[in-house]
Amino acid sequence: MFKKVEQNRVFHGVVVQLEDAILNGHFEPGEKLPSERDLKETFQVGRGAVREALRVLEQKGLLEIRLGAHGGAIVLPPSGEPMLESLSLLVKRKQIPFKDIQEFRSTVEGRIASLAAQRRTQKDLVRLKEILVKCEHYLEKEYDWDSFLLQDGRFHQELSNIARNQLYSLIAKALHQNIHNYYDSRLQKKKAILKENLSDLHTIFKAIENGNISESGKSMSNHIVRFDAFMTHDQGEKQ
Amino acid sequence: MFKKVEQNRVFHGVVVQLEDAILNGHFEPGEKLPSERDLKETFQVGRGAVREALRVLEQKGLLEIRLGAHGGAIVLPPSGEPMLESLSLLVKRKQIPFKDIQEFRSTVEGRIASLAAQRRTQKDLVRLKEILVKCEHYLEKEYDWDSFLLQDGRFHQELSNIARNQLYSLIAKALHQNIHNYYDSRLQKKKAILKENLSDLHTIFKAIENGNISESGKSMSNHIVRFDAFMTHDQGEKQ
DNA sequence: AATGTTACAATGGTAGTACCATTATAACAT
DNA sequence: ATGTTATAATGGTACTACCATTGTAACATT
Repeated sequence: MFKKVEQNRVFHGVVVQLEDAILNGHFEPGEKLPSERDLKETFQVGRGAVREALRVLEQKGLLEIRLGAHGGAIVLPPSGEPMLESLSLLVKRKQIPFKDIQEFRSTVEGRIASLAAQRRTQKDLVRLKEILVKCEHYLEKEYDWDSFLLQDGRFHQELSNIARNQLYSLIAKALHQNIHNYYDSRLQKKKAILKENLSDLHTIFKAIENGNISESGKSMSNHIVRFDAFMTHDQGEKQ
Repeated sequence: MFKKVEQNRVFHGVVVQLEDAILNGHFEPGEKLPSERDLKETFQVGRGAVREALRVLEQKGLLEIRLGAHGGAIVLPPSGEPMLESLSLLVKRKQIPFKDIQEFRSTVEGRIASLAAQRRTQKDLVRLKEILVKCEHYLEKEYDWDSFLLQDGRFHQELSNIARNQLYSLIAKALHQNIHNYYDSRLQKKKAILKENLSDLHTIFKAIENGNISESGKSMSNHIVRFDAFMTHDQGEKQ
């Protein structure tokens, strides 16, 4: 019925005005806002208020503040970083069980694979294949766990690009980063795991190549579930 | 190879320490941090630095700052609000096309419906049915567009609870709120739309009641696609 | 000419002070 | 029992002064 009465906080007014200006394109990414001392004059407020406002906008991921002579508040291009950070924070506060993330991720990655099977071009397939070859390299020729996982990550990322949906890309990236925080501590670095992993990727690649939508989705989410299982079984069922 | 050199900013140190303290449970939700003047003494910094730190933590959704005699920085319980806000910001910056959100949402809601069909109890079904009855009421007995949509929203929310996955609930809520921003301006408030909507909900409910996993998922994502179509067709294809 | 050094100025970072605004509490008045 | 007022604690704001960082340009060195 009623709206919450806004507490008068000068810096908040500054935040809103600057945010609007950025959102309306008065400041493009890369551009610099006026100096704190100028803004203070413009808004007729204390410098502290300006600084608190800049701090908020910085935290929102709209600005980066640089020091020195030609420093100042520079508008950042849009990024998924803030979303990612707030998700991480929720996980850290144990608000979201690990298994919930796994379940969600397997669906999202599965759907990405399906969309990729639907929308891939020949060029896409070439790029994917290149990544697969590198995976093979780091498994067979020059065994390196971390390099393999790096390529594995690129495979997933490339897939989300092929799916042509930026929200999927963003969310997948956030989830992937979150999961990776657990890899080091919870995963035994056995070659057999990577071998199975690579075999999965091949299966997924073929399904995508053939444009088999349901098969690619299914094989991907199975892949995620199976790989995650290596973790949870290793160190127990906390959370 | 190298890590980014941290710029010395006193307030950042304060942020990290306070954040750690909260994350480690030294301050529970509802508890109050020491006053700005106390923190200033504790950390041996200026009051400005303390305030900037509190502003950041406030923006992160960890604190709420109250005015007055027994005011101060109060630790908030974990919430999805920050995630939701950063998603909204991305959309506002036109980084994410509207159709991407629709596509993503139909998948997520579909999956929620599937999980709900899998995990629903008798009590869950009763609560769902109650909401359906209210929807019917606001359509047939006391026609009210807004009240109907409110119940519709509750139906979806209840479904995400039944799915027993907090991440799904969170994401679905964020998406729903984002979509709703468009409803008012892009949707013709025709009774026929709600009628079709209610019919969909009945179909979904039955599938869930029967524990038909694939059918409930499919009918839900179809429902989302169809309902969203009313919007995009009304006012054009601008994202 | 190329390179290193220094001085300068613009800008953010920090501290401190003083005062205002808000609000819970308690004392007091009706 | 209710309303009013004084008080004190706390956040909000402004202002000042100074420090720290850094790009630029002038200068010095080789």
